[in-house]
Amino acid sequence: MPPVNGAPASGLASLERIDRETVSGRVYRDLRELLISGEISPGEKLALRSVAAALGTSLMPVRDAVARLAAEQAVEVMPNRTVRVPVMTRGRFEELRTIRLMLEGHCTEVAAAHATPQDLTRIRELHADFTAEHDMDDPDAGRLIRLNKEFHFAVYKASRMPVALQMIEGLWLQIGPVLNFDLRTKSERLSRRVAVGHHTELLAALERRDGPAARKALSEDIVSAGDFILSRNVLPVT
Amino acid sequence: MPPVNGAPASGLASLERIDRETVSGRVYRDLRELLISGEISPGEKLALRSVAAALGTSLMPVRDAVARLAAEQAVEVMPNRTVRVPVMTRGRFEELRTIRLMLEGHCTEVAAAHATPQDLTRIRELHADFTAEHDMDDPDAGRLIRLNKEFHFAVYKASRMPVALQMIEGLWLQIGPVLNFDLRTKSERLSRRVAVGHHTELLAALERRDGPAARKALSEDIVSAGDFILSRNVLPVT
DNA sequence: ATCTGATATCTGTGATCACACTTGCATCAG
DNA sequence: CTGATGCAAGTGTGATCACAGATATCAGAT
Repeated sequence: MPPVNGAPASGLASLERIDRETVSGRVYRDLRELLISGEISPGEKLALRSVAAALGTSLMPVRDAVARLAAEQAVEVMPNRTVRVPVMTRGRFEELRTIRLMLEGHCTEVAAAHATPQDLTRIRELHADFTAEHDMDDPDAGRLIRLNKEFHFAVYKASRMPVALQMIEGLWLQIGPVLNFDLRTKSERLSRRVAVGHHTELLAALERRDGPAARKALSEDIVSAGDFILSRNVLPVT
Repeated sequence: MPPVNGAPASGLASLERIDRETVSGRVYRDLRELLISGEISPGEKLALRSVAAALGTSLMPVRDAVARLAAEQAVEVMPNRTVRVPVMTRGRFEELRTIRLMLEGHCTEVAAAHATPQDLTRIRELHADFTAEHDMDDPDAGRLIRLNKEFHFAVYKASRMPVALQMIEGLWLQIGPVLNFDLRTKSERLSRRVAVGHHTELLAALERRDGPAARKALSEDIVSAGDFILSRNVLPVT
Protein backbone atom coordinates (compact mmCIF):
# COMPACT_ATOMS: atom_id res chain seq x y z
CA MET A 1 0.00 0.00 0.00
CA PRO A 2 1.43 3.37 -1.06
CA PRO A 3 1.70 6.09 1.56
CA VAL A 4 -1.68 7.71 1.92
CA ASN A 5 -0.17 10.99 2.94
CA GLY A 6 1.11 11.68 -0.53
CA ALA A 7 -2.34 11.38 -2.08
CA PRO A 8 -4.55 14.44 -2.50
CA ALA A 9 -7.18 14.92 0.18
CA SER A 10 -10.11 12.65 -0.59
CA GLY A 11 -12.93 10.73 1.05
CA LEU A 12 -10.29 8.19 1.92
CA ALA A 13 -9.51 10.05 5.09
CA SER A 14 -12.95 9.22 6.42
CA LEU A 15 -12.33 5.50 6.25
CA GLU A 16 -12.27 3.72 9.54
CA ARG A 17 -9.55 1.40 10.57
CA ILE A 18 -10.75 -2.11 9.93
CA ASP A 19 -9.95 -4.47 12.76
CA ARG A 20 -10.05 -8.08 11.80
CA GLU A 21 -10.97 -9.79 14.99
CA THR A 22 -10.02 -13.37 15.47
CA VAL A 23 -12.59 -15.87 16.63
CA SER A 24 -10.14 -16.88 19.31
CA GLY A 25 -10.12 -13.38 20.72
CA ARG A 26 -13.87 -13.21 20.62
CA VAL A 27 -14.27 -16.46 22.52
CA TYR A 28 -11.68 -15.33 25.00
CA ARG A 29 -13.46 -12.09 25.69
CA ASP A 30 -16.84 -13.75 25.96
CA LEU A 31 -15.62 -16.31 28.45
CA ARG A 32 -13.76 -13.62 30.32
CA GLU A 33 -16.91 -11.57 30.66
CA LEU A 34 -18.86 -14.55 31.85
CA LEU A 35 -16.25 -15.25 34.48
CA ILE A 36 -15.72 -11.72 35.70
CA SER A 37 -19.43 -11.15 36.12
CA GLY A 38 -19.91 -14.36 38.02
CA GLU A 39 -22.13 -16.06 35.47
CA ILE A 40 -20.04 -19.18 35.71
CA SER A 41 -19.84 -20.50 39.23
CA PRO A 42 -16.59 -21.57 40.88
CA GLY A 43 -15.96 -25.27 40.53
CA GLU A 44 -17.99 -25.47 37.35
CA LYS A 45 -16.38 -27.57 34.67
CA LEU A 46 -15.98 -26.35 31.13
CA ALA A 47 -16.15 -28.80 28.27
CA LEU A 48 -14.41 -27.43 25.22
CA ARG A 49 -16.92 -28.96 22.86
CA SER A 50 -19.87 -27.56 24.77
CA VAL A 51 -18.40 -24.08 24.70
CA ALA A 52 -17.62 -24.42 21.03
CA ALA A 53 -21.14 -25.56 20.29
CA ALA A 54 -22.67 -22.82 22.42
CA LEU A 55 -20.69 -20.22 20.51
CA GLY A 56 -21.16 -21.87 17.16
CA THR A 57 -17.50 -22.41 16.39
CA SER A 58 -15.12 -25.31 16.31
CA LEU A 59 -12.83 -26.51 19.04
CA MET A 60 -9.80 -24.58 17.90
CA PRO A 61 -10.65 -21.04 18.96
CA VAL A 62 -11.92 -22.35 22.27
CA ARG A 63 -8.67 -24.12 22.89
CA ASP A 64 -6.69 -20.97 22.31
CA ALA A 65 -8.99 -18.94 24.53
CA VAL A 66 -8.89 -21.47 27.33
CA ALA A 67 -5.10 -21.63 27.12
CA ARG A 68 -4.98 -17.89 27.65
CA LEU A 69 -7.42 -18.01 30.53
CA ALA A 70 -5.46 -20.82 32.11
CA ALA A 71 -2.29 -18.75 31.90
CA GLU A 72 -4.08 -16.02 33.82
CA GLN A 73 -5.32 -18.51 36.39
CA ALA A 74 -8.86 -17.61 35.43
CA VAL A 75 -9.51 -21.28 34.88
CA GLU A 76 -7.45 -24.24 35.96
CA VAL A 77 -6.69 -27.50 34.23
CA MET A 78 -7.10 -30.44 36.54
CA PRO A 79 -4.74 -33.43 36.43
CA ASN A 80 -7.49 -35.17 34.45
CA ARG A 81 -7.09 -32.46 31.84
CA THR A 82 -10.54 -31.12 32.49
CA VAL A 83 -10.77 -27.37 32.91
CA ARG A 84 -12.86 -25.73 35.57
CA VAL A 85 -13.32 -22.42 37.31
CA PRO A 86 -10.99 -22.53 40.31
CA VAL A 87 -12.65 -22.96 43.67
CA MET A 88 -11.76 -20.06 45.89
CA THR A 89 -10.30 -20.90 49.25
CA ARG A 90 -10.19 -18.54 52.15
CA GLY A 91 -6.42 -18.34 52.00
CA ARG A 92 -6.35 -17.59 48.31
CA PHE A 93 -9.04 -14.98 48.71
CA GLU A 94 -7.09 -13.22 51.43
CA GLU A 95 -3.88 -13.34 49.44
CA LEU A 96 -5.63 -11.88 46.42
CA ARG A 97 -6.97 -9.11 48.59
CA THR A 98 -3.53 -8.34 49.96
CA ILE A 99 -2.11 -8.09 46.48
CA ARG A 100 -5.02 -5.96 45.33
CA LEU A 101 -4.41 -3.55 48.17
CA MET A 102 -0.80 -3.17 47.08
CA LEU A 103 -1.31 -2.90 43.35
CA GLU A 104 -4.59 -1.04 43.16
CA GLY A 105 -3.61 1.10 46.10
CA HIS A 106 -0.44 2.16 44.35
CA CYS A 107 -2.19 2.89 41.07
CA THR A 108 -4.79 4.97 42.87
CA GLU A 109 -2.14 7.00 44.59
CA VAL A 110 -0.34 7.59 41.33
CA ALA A 111 -3.62 8.40 39.62
CA ALA A 112 -4.25 11.16 42.14
CA ALA A 113 -1.06 12.81 40.95
CA HIS A 114 -1.35 12.14 37.23
CA ALA A 115 -5.06 12.25 36.42
CA THR A 116 -5.96 14.66 33.64
CA PRO A 117 -9.16 16.71 33.71
CA GLN A 118 -10.59 14.31 31.13
CA ASP A 119 -9.79 11.38 33.39
CA LEU A 120 -11.59 13.06 36.24
CA THR A 121 -14.72 13.83 34.26
CA ARG A 122 -14.85 10.27 33.05
CA ILE A 123 -14.51 8.98 36.61
CA ARG A 124 -17.13 11.44 37.78
CA GLU A 125 -19.55 10.24 35.13
CA LEU A 126 -19.07 6.62 36.02
CA HIS A 127 -19.52 7.39 39.67
CA ALA A 128 -22.77 9.16 38.89
CA ASP A 129 -23.99 6.22 36.83
CA PHE A 130 -23.09 3.80 39.57
CA THR A 131 -24.82 5.86 42.22
CA ALA A 132 -27.90 6.30 40.06
CA GLU A 133 -28.22 2.61 39.36
CA HIS A 134 -27.66 1.84 42.99
CA ASP A 135 -30.41 4.19 44.15
CA MET A 136 -33.00 2.64 41.90
CA ASP A 137 -35.82 0.64 43.38
CA ASP A 138 -34.68 -2.57 41.79
CA PRO A 139 -31.07 -2.17 40.73
CA ASP A 140 -29.77 -4.52 38.08
CA ALA A 141 -27.04 -6.61 39.68
CA GLY A 142 -25.23 -7.22 36.43
CA ARG A 143 -25.17 -3.56 35.52
CA LEU A 144 -24.01 -2.58 38.99
CA ILE A 145 -21.15 -5.02 38.81
CA ARG A 146 -20.13 -3.68 35.45
CA LEU A 147 -20.33 -0.06 36.50
CA ASN A 148 -18.36 -0.75 39.63
CA LYS A 149 -15.64 -2.34 37.55
CA GLU A 150 -15.58 0.51 35.07
CA PHE A 151 -15.31 3.06 37.84
CA HIS A 152 -12.38 1.32 39.45
CA PHE A 153 -10.57 0.78 36.20
CA ALA A 154 -11.09 4.36 35.10
CA VAL A 155 -9.15 5.33 38.22
CA TYR A 156 -6.39 2.81 37.62
CA LYS A 157 -6.12 3.80 33.99
CA ALA A 158 -5.47 7.37 35.07
CA SER A 159 -2.26 6.19 36.68
CA ARG A 160 -0.82 5.50 33.22
CA MET A 161 0.60 2.19 34.34
CA PRO A 162 -0.39 -0.21 31.58
CA VAL A 163 1.47 -3.20 32.96
CA ALA A 164 -0.06 -2.83 36.39
CA LEU A 165 -3.45 -2.37 34.78
CA GLN A 166 -3.09 -5.66 33.01
CA MET A 167 -2.14 -7.39 36.22
CA ILE A 168 -5.09 -5.90 38.05
CA GLU A 169 -7.40 -7.20 35.36
CA GLY A 170 -5.96 -10.62 36.02
CA LEU A 171 -6.70 -10.23 39.70
CA TRP A 172 -10.30 -9.22 39.06
CA LEU A 173 -10.64 -12.16 36.74
CA GLN A 174 -9.63 -14.44 39.58
CA ILE A 175 -11.75 -12.77 42.23
CA GLY A 176 -14.70 -12.05 39.95
CA PRO A 177 -16.33 -15.45 39.95
CA VAL A 178 -16.70 -15.74 43.70
CA LEU A 179 -17.26 -12.06 44.36
CA ASN A 180 -19.93 -11.49 41.81
CA PHE A 181 -21.46 -14.90 42.05
CA ASP A 182 -22.03 -14.25 45.69
CA LEU A 183 -23.30 -10.74 45.13
CA ARG A 184 -25.57 -12.01 42.43
CA THR A 185 -27.25 -14.74 44.39
CA LYS A 186 -28.16 -12.60 47.36
CA SER A 187 -28.31 -8.94 46.55
CA GLU A 188 -27.11 -7.40 49.76
CA ARG A 189 -27.93 -3.74 49.67
CA LEU A 190 -25.87 -2.79 52.66
CA SER A 191 -22.52 -3.64 51.19
CA ARG A 192 -23.28 -1.50 48.17
CA ARG A 193 -24.32 1.39 50.33
CA VAL A 194 -20.86 1.54 51.80
CA ALA A 195 -19.39 1.03 48.35
CA VAL A 196 -21.02 4.24 47.18
CA GLY A 197 -19.62 6.02 50.20
CA HIS A 198 -16.09 4.82 49.52
CA HIS A 199 -16.35 5.74 45.88
CA THR A 200 -17.47 9.23 46.82
CA GLU A 201 -14.53 9.68 49.15
CA LEU A 202 -12.18 8.29 46.53
CA LEU A 203 -13.42 10.67 43.89
CA ALA A 204 -13.19 13.64 46.23
CA ALA A 205 -9.61 12.74 47.15
CA LEU A 206 -8.65 12.44 43.49
CA GLU A 207 -10.12 15.85 42.74
CA ARG A 208 -8.00 17.51 45.39
CA ARG A 209 -5.03 15.38 44.29
CA ASP A 210 -4.68 13.82 47.70
CA GLY A 211 -2.94 10.54 46.94
CA PRO A 212 -2.85 9.02 50.42
CA ALA A 213 -6.50 9.83 51.06
CA ALA A 214 -7.46 8.30 47.74
CA ARG A 215 -5.53 5.16 48.59
CA LYS A 216 -7.20 5.04 51.98
CA ALA A 217 -10.69 5.29 50.50
CA LEU A 218 -9.90 2.55 48.02
CA SER A 219 -8.42 0.32 50.68
CA GLU A 220 -11.54 0.62 52.77
CA ASP A 221 -13.64 -0.21 49.74
CA ILE A 222 -11.64 -3.34 49.05
CA VAL A 223 -11.38 -4.42 52.65
CA SER A 224 -15.05 -3.96 53.45
CA ALA A 225 -16.18 -5.80 50.33
CA GLY A 226 -13.79 -8.60 51.21
CA ASP A 227 -14.90 -8.74 54.81
CA PHE A 228 -18.46 -9.08 53.63
CA ILE A 229 -17.61 -12.15 51.60
CA LEU A 230 -15.43 -13.62 54.32
CA SER A 231 -18.18 -13.11 56.90
CA ARG A 232 -20.53 -15.19 54.81
CA ASN A 233 -18.28 -18.17 55.45
CA VAL A 234 -18.87 -19.66 52.07
CA LEU A 235 -15.20 -20.19 51.32
CA PRO A 236 -13.56 -23.48 52.27
CA VAL A 237 -10.60 -23.08 54.59
CA THR A 238 -8.00 -25.01 52.64
CA MET B 1 -8.87 -47.60 41.46
CA PRO B 2 -9.47 -49.05 44.96
CA PRO B 3 -8.11 -47.11 47.91
CA VAL B 4 -4.46 -47.89 48.30
CA ASN B 5 -4.54 -47.28 52.01
CA GLY B 6 -6.51 -50.43 52.64
CA ALA B 7 -3.88 -52.61 50.99
CA PRO B 8 -1.07 -54.13 53.05
CA ALA B 9 2.22 -52.28 52.98
CA SER B 10 4.04 -53.19 49.76
CA GLY B 11 6.55 -51.90 47.30
CA LEU B 12 3.68 -49.91 45.90
CA ALA B 13 4.49 -47.07 48.21
CA SER B 14 7.76 -46.53 46.40
CA LEU B 15 6.04 -45.85 43.11
CA GLU B 16 6.46 -42.39 41.80
CA ARG B 17 3.60 -40.28 40.71
CA ILE B 18 3.43 -40.54 36.95
CA ASP B 19 2.98 -37.18 35.35
CA ARG B 20 1.70 -37.38 31.85
CA GLU B 21 3.12 -34.22 30.47
CA THR B 22 1.43 -32.65 27.53
CA VAL B 23 3.51 -31.61 24.57
CA SER B 24 1.88 -28.20 24.91
CA GLY B 25 3.22 -27.81 28.39
CA ARG B 26 6.63 -28.94 27.32
CA VAL B 27 6.80 -26.43 24.50
CA TYR B 28 5.54 -23.74 26.85
CA ARG B 29 8.22 -24.42 29.40
CA ASP B 30 10.94 -24.61 26.79
CA LEU B 31 9.99 -21.30 25.25
CA ARG B 32 9.60 -19.79 28.67
CA GLU B 33 13.09 -20.86 29.62
CA LEU B 34 14.51 -19.45 26.43
CA LEU B 35 12.82 -16.15 27.10
CA ILE B 36 13.65 -15.83 30.76
CA SER B 37 17.29 -16.56 30.16
CA GLY B 38 17.53 -14.06 27.36
CA GLU B 39 18.28 -16.53 24.61
CA ILE B 40 15.65 -14.94 22.44
CA SER B 41 16.28 -11.28 21.91
CA PRO B 42 13.60 -8.62 22.26
CA GLY B 43 11.97 -7.80 18.95
CA GLU B 44 12.73 -11.22 17.55
CA LYS B 45 9.86 -12.75 15.66
CA LEU B 46 8.64 -16.26 16.29
CA ALA B 47 7.23 -18.31 13.46
CA LEU B 48 4.99 -21.05 14.75
CA ARG B 49 6.11 -23.49 12.13
CA SER B 50 9.76 -22.86 12.79
CA VAL B 51 9.31 -23.45 16.50
CA ALA B 52 7.30 -26.57 15.80
CA ALA B 53 9.98 -27.87 13.48
CA ALA B 54 12.76 -27.02 15.90
CA LEU B 55 11.01 -28.97 18.64
CA GLY B 56 9.92 -31.76 16.36
CA THR B 57 6.21 -31.39 16.89
CA SER B 58 3.26 -30.08 14.96
CA LEU B 59 1.77 -26.61 15.06
CA MET B 60 -0.87 -27.39 17.65
CA PRO B 61 1.17 -27.56 20.84
CA VAL B 62 3.07 -24.47 19.77
CA ARG B 63 -0.15 -22.57 19.27
CA ASP B 64 -1.33 -23.43 22.75
CA ALA B 65 2.01 -22.51 24.27
CA VAL B 66 2.19 -19.20 22.44
CA ALA B 67 -1.37 -18.37 23.48
CA ARG B 68 -0.36 -18.84 27.09
CA LEU B 69 2.78 -16.78 26.69
CA ALA B 70 0.80 -14.04 25.00
CA ALA B 71 -1.62 -13.97 27.91
CA GLU B 72 1.34 -13.38 30.21
CA GLN B 73 2.67 -10.65 27.94
CA ALA B 74 5.79 -12.71 27.46
CA VAL B 75 5.27 -12.41 23.73
CA GLU B 76 2.99 -10.09 21.84
CA VAL B 77 0.90 -10.65 18.76
CA MET B 78 1.30 -7.82 16.29
CA PRO B 79 -1.64 -6.52 14.24
CA ASN B 80 -0.22 -8.61 11.38
CA ARG B 81 -0.76 -11.64 13.58
CA THR B 82 2.94 -12.29 13.84
CA VAL B 83 4.22 -12.97 17.33
CA ARG B 84 7.39 -11.47 18.66
CA VAL B 85 9.23 -10.85 21.89
CA PRO B 86 8.07 -7.43 23.06
CA VAL B 87 10.59 -4.64 22.74
CA MET B 88 11.25 -3.13 26.12
CA THR B 89 10.84 0.59 26.42
CA ARG B 90 12.32 2.68 29.16
CA GLY B 91 8.90 3.46 30.58
CA ARG B 92 7.80 -0.14 30.63
CA PHE B 93 11.05 -1.19 32.23
CA GLU B 94 10.64 1.37 34.99
CA GLU B 95 7.04 0.39 35.59
CA LEU B 96 8.00 -3.25 35.82
CA ARG B 97 10.66 -2.35 38.33
CA THR B 98 8.20 -0.39 40.43
CA ILE B 99 5.82 -3.33 40.51
CA ARG B 100 8.62 -5.72 41.31
CA LEU B 101 9.66 -3.59 44.25
CA MET B 102 6.13 -3.78 45.60
CA LEU B 103 5.41 -7.43 45.02
CA GLU B 104 8.81 -8.98 45.61
CA GLY B 105 9.45 -6.58 48.46
CA HIS B 106 6.28 -7.67 50.18
CA CYS B 107 6.97 -11.35 49.66
CA THR B 108 10.46 -10.95 51.04
CA GLU B 109 9.16 -9.22 54.14
CA VAL B 110 6.59 -11.95 54.68
CA ALA B 111 9.22 -14.59 54.03
CA ALA B 112 11.34 -13.20 56.84
CA ALA B 113 8.49 -13.91 59.21
CA HIS B 114 7.35 -17.25 57.82
CA ALA B 115 10.46 -18.98 56.53
CA THR B 116 10.99 -22.46 57.95
CA PRO B 117 14.45 -23.79 58.79
CA GLN B 118 14.25 -25.88 55.63
CA ASP B 119 13.51 -22.78 53.59
CA LEU B 120 16.54 -21.07 55.08
CA THR B 121 18.90 -23.95 54.39
CA ARG B 122 17.68 -24.10 50.82
CA ILE B 123 18.23 -20.38 50.39
CA ARG B 124 21.64 -20.65 52.02
CA GLU B 125 22.63 -23.41 49.62
CA LEU B 126 21.54 -21.46 46.58
CA HIS B 127 23.38 -18.41 47.82
CA ALA B 128 26.52 -20.47 48.24
CA ASP B 129 26.16 -21.88 44.75
CA PHE B 130 25.63 -18.44 43.31
CA THR B 131 28.63 -17.01 45.12
CA ALA B 132 30.81 -19.94 44.11
CA GLU B 133 29.90 -19.65 40.47
CA HIS B 134 30.42 -15.94 40.61
CA ASP B 135 33.90 -16.24 42.07
CA MET B 136 35.09 -18.59 39.40
CA ASP B 137 37.62 -17.43 36.88
CA ASP B 138 35.24 -17.72 33.99
CA PRO B 139 31.70 -17.84 35.36
CA ASP B 140 29.03 -19.31 33.12
CA ALA B 141 26.57 -16.53 32.38
CA GLY B 142 23.68 -18.90 31.83
CA ARG B 143 24.25 -20.75 35.06
CA LEU B 144 24.67 -17.51 36.96
CA ILE B 145 21.37 -16.23 35.66
CA ARG B 146 19.63 -19.43 36.61
CA LEU B 147 21.12 -19.51 40.10
CA ASN B 148 20.20 -15.90 40.67
CA LYS B 149 16.62 -16.68 39.72
CA GLU B 150 16.49 -19.74 41.93
CA PHE B 151 17.82 -17.81 44.89
CA HIS B 152 15.25 -15.08 44.53
CA PHE B 153 12.39 -17.47 44.05
CA ALA B 154 13.43 -19.62 46.99
CA VAL B 155 12.96 -16.49 49.09
CA TYR B 156 9.60 -15.64 47.57
CA LYS B 157 8.41 -19.19 47.92
CA ALA B 158 9.11 -19.00 51.63
CA SER B 159 6.42 -16.35 51.89
CA ARG B 160 3.79 -18.99 51.10
CA MET B 161 2.02 -16.67 48.73
CA PRO B 162 1.37 -18.83 45.66
CA VAL B 163 -0.64 -16.23 43.78
CA ALA B 164 1.99 -13.57 44.23
CA LEU B 165 4.66 -16.06 43.24
CA GLN B 166 2.88 -16.71 40.01
CA MET B 167 2.63 -13.01 39.29
CA ILE B 168 6.30 -12.49 40.02
CA GLU B 169 7.16 -15.22 37.56
CA GLY B 170 5.18 -13.30 35.00
CA LEU B 171 7.18 -10.20 35.77
CA TRP B 172 10.50 -12.00 35.40
CA LEU B 173 9.26 -13.43 32.15
CA GLN B 174 8.71 -9.92 30.88
CA ILE B 175 11.94 -8.46 32.20
CA GLY B 176 14.06 -11.53 31.50
CA PRO B 177 14.65 -11.04 27.82
CA VAL B 178 16.15 -7.59 28.12
CA LEU B 179 17.83 -8.12 31.46
CA ASN B 180 19.56 -11.35 30.65
CA PHE B 181 20.14 -10.58 27.04
CA ASP B 182 22.07 -7.55 28.11
CA LEU B 183 23.92 -9.37 30.85
CA ARG B 184 24.76 -12.10 28.41
CA THR B 185 26.22 -9.96 25.70
CA LYS B 186 28.60 -8.04 27.91
CA SER B 187 29.46 -9.82 31.09
CA GLU B 188 29.88 -6.96 33.51
CA ARG B 189 31.54 -8.29 36.59
CA LEU B 190 30.96 -5.26 38.72
CA SER B 191 27.20 -5.47 38.78
CA ARG B 192 27.39 -9.04 39.92
CA ARG B 193 29.77 -8.16 42.69
CA VAL B 194 27.13 -5.93 44.20
CA ALA B 195 24.52 -8.59 43.56
CA VAL B 196 26.42 -10.99 45.79
CA GLY B 197 26.60 -8.32 48.46
CA HIS B 198 22.88 -7.70 48.39
CA HIS B 199 22.15 -11.38 48.48
CA THR B 200 24.37 -11.77 51.51
CA GLU B 201 22.59 -8.97 53.32
CA LEU B 202 19.24 -10.40 52.34
CA LEU B 203 20.11 -13.83 53.66
CA ALA B 204 21.44 -12.41 56.91
CA ALA B 205 18.27 -10.38 57.42
CA LEU B 206 16.11 -13.44 56.80
CA GLU B 207 18.08 -15.46 59.33
CA ARG B 208 17.47 -12.92 62.06
CA ARG B 209 13.85 -12.57 60.87
CA ASP B 210 14.27 -8.91 60.17
CA GLY B 211 11.59 -8.24 57.57
CA PRO B 212 12.26 -4.56 56.83
CA ALA B 213 16.00 -5.16 56.48
CA ALA B 214 15.36 -8.06 54.12
CA ARG B 215 13.08 -5.90 52.04
CA LYS B 216 15.70 -3.16 51.98
CA ALA B 217 18.43 -5.51 50.78
CA LEU B 218 16.17 -6.85 48.06
CA SER B 219 15.14 -3.38 46.97
CA GLU B 220 18.74 -2.35 46.59
CA ASP B 221 19.41 -5.47 44.57
CA ILE B 222 16.56 -4.73 42.21
CA VAL B 223 17.23 -1.02 41.96
CA SER B 224 20.95 -1.37 41.32
CA ALA B 225 20.46 -4.04 38.67
CA GLY B 226 17.84 -1.85 37.02
CA ASP B 227 20.02 1.23 37.19
CA PHE B 228 22.76 -0.69 35.48
CA ILE B 229 20.51 -1.52 32.54
CA LEU B 230 19.07 1.98 32.40
CA SER B 231 22.55 3.51 32.42
CA ARG B 232 23.43 1.51 29.35
CA ASN B 233 20.83 3.53 27.47
CA VAL B 234 19.88 0.64 25.27
CA LEU B 235 16.17 1.05 25.84
CA PRO B 236 14.15 3.26 23.51
CA VAL B 237 12.34 6.08 25.27
CA THR B 238 8.83 5.47 24.00
C1' DA C 1 -27.91 -54.88 48.20
C1' DT C 2 -22.87 -54.33 46.93
C1' DC C 3 -19.24 -54.82 44.37
C1' DT C 4 -17.00 -56.05 40.09
C1' DG C 5 -16.65 -55.95 35.25
C1' DA C 6 -17.26 -54.63 30.54
C1' DT C 7 -18.91 -51.35 27.32
C1' DA C 8 -20.27 -47.06 25.23
C1' DT C 9 -19.82 -42.24 25.40
C1' DC C 10 -17.32 -38.15 26.23
C1' DT C 11 -13.06 -35.83 27.27
C1' DG C 12 -8.76 -33.23 25.80
C1' DT C 13 -4.68 -33.74 22.77
C1' DG C 14 -2.24 -33.76 18.63
C1' DA C 15 -1.83 -34.00 13.49
C1' DT C 16 -3.30 -32.57 9.15
C1' DC C 17 -5.61 -29.94 5.79
C1' DA C 18 -7.71 -25.68 3.66
C1' DC C 19 -7.75 -20.86 3.33
C1' DA C 20 -6.93 -15.93 3.47
C1' DC C 21 -3.58 -12.78 4.25
C1' DT C 22 1.12 -11.07 4.30
C1' DT C 23 5.76 -10.77 2.85
C1' DG C 24 9.66 -11.34 -0.11
C1' DC C 25 11.62 -11.75 -4.48
C1' DA C 26 12.07 -11.63 -9.21
C1' DT C 27 10.58 -9.62 -13.32
C1' DC C 28 9.84 -5.92 -16.35
C1' DA C 29 9.02 -1.03 -17.86
C1' DG C 30 10.91 3.56 -17.36
C1' DC D 1 20.02 1.58 -12.30
C1' DT D 2 15.36 2.65 -10.10
C1' DG D 3 10.65 1.92 -9.61
C1' DA D 4 6.42 -0.57 -9.60
C1' DT D 5 4.02 -4.93 -10.59
C1' DG D 6 2.97 -9.78 -10.20
C1' DC D 7 3.86 -14.22 -8.53
C1' DA D 8 5.39 -17.54 -5.13
C1' DA D 9 6.50 -18.85 -0.62
C1' DG D 10 5.42 -18.30 4.12
C1' DT D 11 2.26 -16.78 7.75
C1' DG D 12 -1.47 -17.46 11.33
C1' DT D 13 -6.28 -19.08 11.70
C1' DG D 14 -9.86 -22.30 11.74
C1' DA D 15 -12.01 -26.91 10.75
C1' DT D 16 -11.75 -31.73 10.83
C1' DC D 17 -10.11 -36.17 11.94
C1' DA D 18 -7.78 -39.82 14.87
C1' DC D 19 -6.81 -41.45 19.24
C1' DA D 20 -5.88 -42.44 24.08
C1' DG D 21 -7.55 -41.75 28.49
C1' DA D 22 -11.43 -40.69 31.58
C1' DT D 23 -16.28 -41.14 32.97
C1' DA D 24 -20.71 -42.93 33.20
C1' DT D 25 -23.95 -46.71 32.52
C1' DC D 26 -25.47 -51.04 33.21
C1' DA D 27 -25.19 -56.08 33.50
C1' DG D 28 -23.92 -59.94 36.21
C1' DA D 29 -21.93 -62.39 40.18
C1' DT D 30 -21.21 -62.73 44.96
